[in-house]
Amino acid sequence: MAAKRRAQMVEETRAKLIRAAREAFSSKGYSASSMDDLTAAVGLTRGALYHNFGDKKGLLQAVIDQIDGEMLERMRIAQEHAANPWEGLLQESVAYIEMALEPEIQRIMLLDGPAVLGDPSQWPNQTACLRRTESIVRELIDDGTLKPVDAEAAARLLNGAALNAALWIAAADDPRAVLKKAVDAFLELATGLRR
Amino acid sequence: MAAKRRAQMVEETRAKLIRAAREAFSSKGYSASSMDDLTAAVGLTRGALYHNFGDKKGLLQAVIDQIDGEMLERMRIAQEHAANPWEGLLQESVAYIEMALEPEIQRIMLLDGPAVLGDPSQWPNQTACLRRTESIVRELIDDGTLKPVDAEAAARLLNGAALNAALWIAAADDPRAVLKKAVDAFLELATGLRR
DNA sequence: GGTGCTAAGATACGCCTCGTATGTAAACGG
DNA sequence: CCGTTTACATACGAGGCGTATCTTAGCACC
Repeated sequence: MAAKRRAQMVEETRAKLIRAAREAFSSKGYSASSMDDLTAAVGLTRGALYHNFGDKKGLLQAVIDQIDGEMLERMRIAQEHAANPWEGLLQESVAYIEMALEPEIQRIMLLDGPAVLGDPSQWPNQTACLRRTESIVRELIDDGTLKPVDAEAAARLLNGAALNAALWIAAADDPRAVLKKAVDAFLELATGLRR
Repeated sequence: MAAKRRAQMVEETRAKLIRAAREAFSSKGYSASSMDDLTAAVGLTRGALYHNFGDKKGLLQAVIDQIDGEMLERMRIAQEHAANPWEGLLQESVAYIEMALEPEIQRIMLLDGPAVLGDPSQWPNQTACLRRTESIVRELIDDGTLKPVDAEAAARLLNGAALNAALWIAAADDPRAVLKKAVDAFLELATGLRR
């Protein structure tokens, strides 16, 4: 029972630390999170942390990678449920807005992440999110649905608009009402790309 | 000569500290900037800082207020030089993109600011920037140029798209080429709001 | 099965930074 | 001219990060 495989033990401690970090980073923010407290919360010390992740930034990076994977998956699902590619693009953006409403994603992915690790477009997975959108845009340009704009530029702008909408909504008194306004305006705006 | 008025002396030290902070924050980032070094660089100590700004965040807030004022002014100028309100709206957004290319604005206003002080829409001046855009949008809706969308939502989305475009451009290998792509796509996207 | 080796994690240390509490000297008001 | 307030400096304590060292437990190989 106590005789677990080594690799498995390591994976467990890494998972424990990442879980604790998600909790601490999203509630207190990155810089206010003490690594001493964080590790102690799961029965470890900073030794384990520095051994596994190198430094505090390394832990944040690991957390971001994990959340990024989850976001990508949710966007994929949203797009798959749409009737056609154009709807898929819109649904994906709406999903993005909704995710950005969650405090954890907002704090870690949208606020602390970029500030600590630099521009988000450098992150491999964030790029993956974007590449999804971009490839759909390209597809829609090819089949004549969209104007022949630069696909990457269009994807960036759409994501940017969605992201800012999300930050706005999250800070609003009545998120529901604001969400509706934002989505409505977003759908209108997006038609600017249609041929 | 040395007999200056007190208020003037205070204004000078505040200006010195803000100038040093703009330099330090934009080059090293907020958290990596030591208040000891920063104050020593202009011949003061942390005493002056904590007396004038309360704490490190207070200094950042002062820096942000100053930069915000400059940004607002530049957007105002860009919009005034346009032939008509619709062009004014576009020019203002382009000016925003161009400003966001500057490392100082990017680092302080777009990365560290939101992370340290919270959502930008809480900042009084950032709201002022937005209010400008919003009032123009409202005007254009009233005169029938734009679709009857929610003015604030539209303003947010436009600013968000512009902001993300700027971050993209800044990280690009060939900023000039990318700037052109982004502006082109932005102008197309914005037409989605036209009636 | 025993043994040398490697790696995971704990413990201990020093450095830096922030915020505050206290001190001091100069400017203001009467 | 003098008490008071204000602006800033100095001194102090508390964390927090990163690293260097130490211990223990698993693994490979004989």
